[in-house]
Amino acid sequence: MSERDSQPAKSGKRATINDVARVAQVSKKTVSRVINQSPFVREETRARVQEAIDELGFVPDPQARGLAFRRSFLVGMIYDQPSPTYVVNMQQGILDALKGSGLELVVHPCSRTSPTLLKDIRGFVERQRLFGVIMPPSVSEDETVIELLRELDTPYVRIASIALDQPQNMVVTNDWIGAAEAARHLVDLGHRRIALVRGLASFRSSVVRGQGFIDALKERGVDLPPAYDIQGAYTFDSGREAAHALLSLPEPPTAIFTLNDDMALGVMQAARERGLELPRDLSVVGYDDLPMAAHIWPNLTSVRLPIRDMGRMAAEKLLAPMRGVDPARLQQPEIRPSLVVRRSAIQV
Amino acid sequence: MSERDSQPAKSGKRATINDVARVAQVSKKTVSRVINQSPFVREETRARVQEAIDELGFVPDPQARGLAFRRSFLVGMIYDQPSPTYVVNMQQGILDALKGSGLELVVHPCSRTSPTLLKDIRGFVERQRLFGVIMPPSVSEDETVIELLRELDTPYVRIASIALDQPQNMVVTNDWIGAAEAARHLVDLGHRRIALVRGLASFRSSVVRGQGFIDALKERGVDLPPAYDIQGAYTFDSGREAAHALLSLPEPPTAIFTLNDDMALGVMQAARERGLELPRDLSVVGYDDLPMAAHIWPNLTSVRLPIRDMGRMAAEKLLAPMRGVDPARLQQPEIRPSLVVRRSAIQV
DNA sequence: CGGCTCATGGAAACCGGTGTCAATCATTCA
DNA sequence: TGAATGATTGACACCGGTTTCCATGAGCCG
Repeated sequence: MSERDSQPAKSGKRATINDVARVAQVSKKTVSRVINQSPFVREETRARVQEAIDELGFVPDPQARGLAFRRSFLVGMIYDQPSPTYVVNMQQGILDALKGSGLELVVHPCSRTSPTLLKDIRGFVERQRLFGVIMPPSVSEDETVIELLRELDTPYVRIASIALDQPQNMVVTNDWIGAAEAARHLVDLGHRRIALVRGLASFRSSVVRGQGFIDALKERGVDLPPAYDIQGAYTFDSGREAAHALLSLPEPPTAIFTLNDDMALGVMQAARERGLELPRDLSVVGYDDLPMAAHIWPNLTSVRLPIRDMGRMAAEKLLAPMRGVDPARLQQPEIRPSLVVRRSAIQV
Repeated sequence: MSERDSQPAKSGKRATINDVARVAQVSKKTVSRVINQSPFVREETRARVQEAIDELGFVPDPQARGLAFRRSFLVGMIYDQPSPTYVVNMQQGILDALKGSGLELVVHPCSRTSPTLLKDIRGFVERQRLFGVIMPPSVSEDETVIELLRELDTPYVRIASIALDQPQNMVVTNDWIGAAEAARHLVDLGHRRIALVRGLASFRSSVVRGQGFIDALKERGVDLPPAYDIQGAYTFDSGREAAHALLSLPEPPTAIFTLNDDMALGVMQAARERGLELPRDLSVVGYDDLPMAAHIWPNLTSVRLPIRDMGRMAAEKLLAPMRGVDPARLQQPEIRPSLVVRRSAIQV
C-alpha cells in the first residue's frame, strides 16, 4: 500500500466558527460572512479570517448551517428507472458536478405506481429540506410530483426527452435524433422491411424515439406498416415476444429497431429460438448502448446517450443559483445521442 | 393518473416541538422524551403527546436533532465496485432496511488507487458526521480506511468474502462455496479439462473463489494445471485474452470458469472469434449472475449472490444499536451463493 | 405525620451556525 | 472642519431540537 495523506488530526476536536473568530480577532458573524462569500468584508479582514480557517482546518458543519438556513446541503436523486447502468452513471455525473461544493447526494428510488408515491416523496423532500432534486425519466414526467416540489418550494431539475418545463429546470435529450439516426443507418444498409419495437407508452422517450424513427424512415421513402409497429415494455421478455410476432408475419422484417437494449437482447433471443443466424438473417439495433452491448455476440449496434454528462449538467443547473450563474447562460445545448455502429446490423 | 394521497398541507408550516408541547400541555423536554422513547414518561402523558404529534403531523427535524446529537441521520455507502448492477442492488437493500428509520442513504464512490482516498473519505465522514458507513468490496478490504473510520469513531459494516472483523461489523459471503458448486457442476457434466480465470488479485473474493474452485476440483479428483489457472482482471477484455491463451494451448480446456460474468462474456467472445460454437465446443460458467446472464445466448450458467439481501443485512447491523438489538443475536448466517444452471455449460 | 427516595416535568444553556439591526469607521461633500 | 454617506463589523436573538440541573408531587417508612 502506497503512502497516503490524511489530515494532521487537529487535536481530535473539530474547530468551530468561534475558534476561527478568536484566532482571527473578529466576531463569529464576520467569519460567517467570509464563509458565505459576503461582499461586505474588507479584503484585509477576509484574508486574515481565511488564514485562520486554513490554519485550524475549519470546515463549517452542514447540519448547523442547514438548520440556520432552513435548507440542507443534500441533493436528492429520485428515480424509478430500472436500469442499473443508467442509475449509476447518472449518480456519477451528479457527483462529478457536486464535487467540492459541499453538497452530498441522497438516493431515493420510487415507484410511480405506488399509491403512496406522493406521500413518500413529500416525506423525503420536506423532512430533509433538500437543497434540490434531480429526476430522470419516467418520474421526471410526472406532473403531480412536479406540482408537489413546487408546493414544497424545492428546486428541481428534470431530465426528459422533451422540454416539459423552463430551461433552468430541464435537461433535454434529443431522442428524436437518436432514433432517426438508427433509421437512416438501417435504410442505408439496404433494409426496407424494418420493424419498430417501442417501450412503455407511459415513457415520453418511447413516443419521441418512435416518432424520430418513423419520420426518418419516411424521409428516406420507407414506410412503417402497422404490423411492424409493436408496443413493447422495455423488458427483455417484451422484446422477445415482439420479435416472435414480427418473425411470424408472412413478410417478416429484415431488421428490427428496439427502443432499448434489453428488448434488443430479447429480439436476438427470439431470432435464435427460431433458428435464425445473426446478423445474417436479421439485423438488430438497440438504444442505450449498455456496456454489454459491446460484449455480446454479435456486438450490438446501439444509440448512446451520454448519461453521465446528463447527470452532471442537471446538477450544474441546480448549483447555478448558488454560484451566481446567470440562468440565461445555462441553456446548454440539447443532449444529442450518437449511433454506435457495431456488427448486429449489416448490409441486407 | 389515479388519485393520490398527500398530507393535508398543514397550513404550509411544519409543526415544531413547541407546537406539540403546547397542544399536549407539556414541556418540550417531555415531547423530546417521547420522541426518543425515554422510559421516564408516564404512559398517560406519552399517549397525550403522541396524539398531539399525530394530530399536527409533527416530524422532528433531522438537522436540528443531528446538531444536538452531534451525529447526522445519514448512512454513507462508500464503494469502488465498478459493477452498476451490484451497486444499485446493494443500494436497494440498504434502503429496504433504512425504510421507516428516518435515516437516508448518501452514496460515495471512491477509488482505492487515488492518492487522496483517505482525505476524501475523512472529509465525507467527518463533515457529515455520518451515522454509519457501509462498504462492499474492495474498499471494505482496505485496512487503512477501516483504521480511519475507527479513529473518527464512526460505526461501519464491511461486506466481504472473509471475516476480516468482528461479527457486528461484517457481512460475510461464502464465496468458497459458490465457486465450489461451479466446479462440482462442471465435473458432474463430465468435464475434466477445466480452466479458471481469476479476477483482480487485490480482491479477496478472487482468492477465495479461486480456492473454492480448486478445492472442489480436487475433491472430485480433478487437477488444475498451472496453465489452466489464469489471472484476469474482472474485465471483459481480460476474459477474452485469457480465453485466447487457454484455447491456444495444445490441450485446450473443454470448460472455463470465470470469477465474474464480464469475463465470461469475454471468454465467449474469444471462443466465437476462434470459430467455436457455444456451448457445444466450450462450456462456460460465470459468477455474479448479472441480469444479462439470462438474456445472452447461450444463457449463462452463473453463481448468484443475494446482493440486495446483503445490503439489507449490512444496514440492519448498523441499525441494531439504535434499536437496542442484542449484538449477539445479530450473527446472521453467512451468505451462501447459489448456482443458477442455464445453458452455457453442457455435458461434454 | 414528618422525612426521604423516586419518578417527572420545567427552565435555561447549548449544539454550530445565520439573520437582523444598530454601531463604528473611513471618506467625501458642503 | 463638521456632517452626511456608505462600507464594515459586532451584539444578540434564533434555527429546532437535546442535555443539565433543579423543583415538585407521590409513595413509603418509622
